[in-house]
Amino acid sequence: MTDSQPGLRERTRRAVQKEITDAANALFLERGYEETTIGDIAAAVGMSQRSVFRYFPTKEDLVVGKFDFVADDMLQALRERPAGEPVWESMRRIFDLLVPYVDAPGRRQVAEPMQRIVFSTPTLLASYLQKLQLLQDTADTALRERAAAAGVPYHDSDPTPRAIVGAAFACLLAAQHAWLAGGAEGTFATAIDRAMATITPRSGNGAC
Amino acid sequence: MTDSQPGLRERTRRAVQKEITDAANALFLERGYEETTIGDIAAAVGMSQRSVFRYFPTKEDLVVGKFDFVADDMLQALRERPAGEPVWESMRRIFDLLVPYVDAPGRRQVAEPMQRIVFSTPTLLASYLQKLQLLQDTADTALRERAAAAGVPYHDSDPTPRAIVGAAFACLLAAQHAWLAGGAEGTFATAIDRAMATITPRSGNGAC
DNA sequence: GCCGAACCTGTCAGAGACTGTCAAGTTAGG
DNA sequence: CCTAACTTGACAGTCTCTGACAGGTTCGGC
Repeated sequence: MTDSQPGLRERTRRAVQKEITDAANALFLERGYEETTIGDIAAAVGMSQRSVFRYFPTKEDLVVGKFDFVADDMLQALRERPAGEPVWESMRRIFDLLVPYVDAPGRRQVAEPMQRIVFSTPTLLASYLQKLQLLQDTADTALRERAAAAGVPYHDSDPTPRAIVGAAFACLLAAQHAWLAGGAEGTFATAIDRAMATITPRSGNGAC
Repeated sequence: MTDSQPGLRERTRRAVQKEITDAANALFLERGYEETTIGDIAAAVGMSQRSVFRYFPTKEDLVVGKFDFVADDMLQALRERPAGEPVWESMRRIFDLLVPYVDAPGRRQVAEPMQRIVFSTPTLLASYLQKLQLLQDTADTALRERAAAAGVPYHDSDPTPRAIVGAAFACLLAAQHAWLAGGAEGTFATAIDRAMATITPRSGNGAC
């Protein structure tokens, strides 16, 4: 029953979602996240409080919700990477899917202040970290499956895949911080390169 | 006006705090975190809802609140590490302060199920990750100060210290996961050793 | 074009986590 | 003993989030 061609229902739904997030982000930028209530956002788009929650499960998802789509893409890309590729290289490649959402010519003026809001609002940061952690969980199992398919499975109590994945995401966060601290100069992709160059995984097809 | 010797007021406050957390944790283990309301906890210790919030800022802090004290100790320990020590070694050492809270002979039967609750409850996991992130922020600045004092300061846009600190904490989380997945067999300290052995930092007084 | 089914929406009602306020009780210290 | 500081319970209120219901709209088949 899932439409490969979006369909009108789904299309209007996306349109309304975008309308809500646009209004919400404008208010968040104007007066802050905590200071903006769902009622304010609902009034801004001319609908009831209840309907906003029909489009977004939580208030936090108004900001970090779109990340879920990218996460799915990243996970799929990870599974399609060649089995023999070093894990660190695979991680670097799937991070490239994140770049256009942050560093595109048009989005840059919007994405940067929104990133600052996420990092400076405890609730949003917690929500963002939680989503990253969920993605790490699935990446961990994906790497375990890859290793098992290659004939060298990890033991359940082997921390290796999760440690490497976690370190890669730590580098991603460090890249975001450094990029923002440097005034968003240079490419976000090179910021990731710099951060990931500071770490070397030891096992797991490591290249040392 | 802060008492170096605890003082009676502060002592009773700690006692009441412990009474609340004990009752709360018992209820959380019995019927789950989300299914337990603050009113239930207040009733269990015979006080009003309002008073519970006078002792703990949020419901989450009933579980992950004690981590704040350990975090302070870890940060102080990091500052007291010798300036020339490799960063990875320093991080490994301050993680030792965490061990007695998890792996002590008496606490083990309580700490393990509580850890499982944290990792399986989205709200608690998010709160825990947020606290870890806060600790990483301060560890990052501590390392930057250490490097500056040694005459080789990092540039603000250099992701190195945050990447290394983040990777170390990723290993800590991987160690927790692996330890729990393996049924909490063996020492938690060796679980940390195993996880941190999979990663090597490249710069920052790295030992490769 | 018509009709039943699925969908969307607003309104109401309610739970639960917090927060501010105030009056009453308890304690600390001179 | 007495005043000031601290603590508590009770009440009311905000805000996020959820369930239920009724009315209107759209979709797919005929």
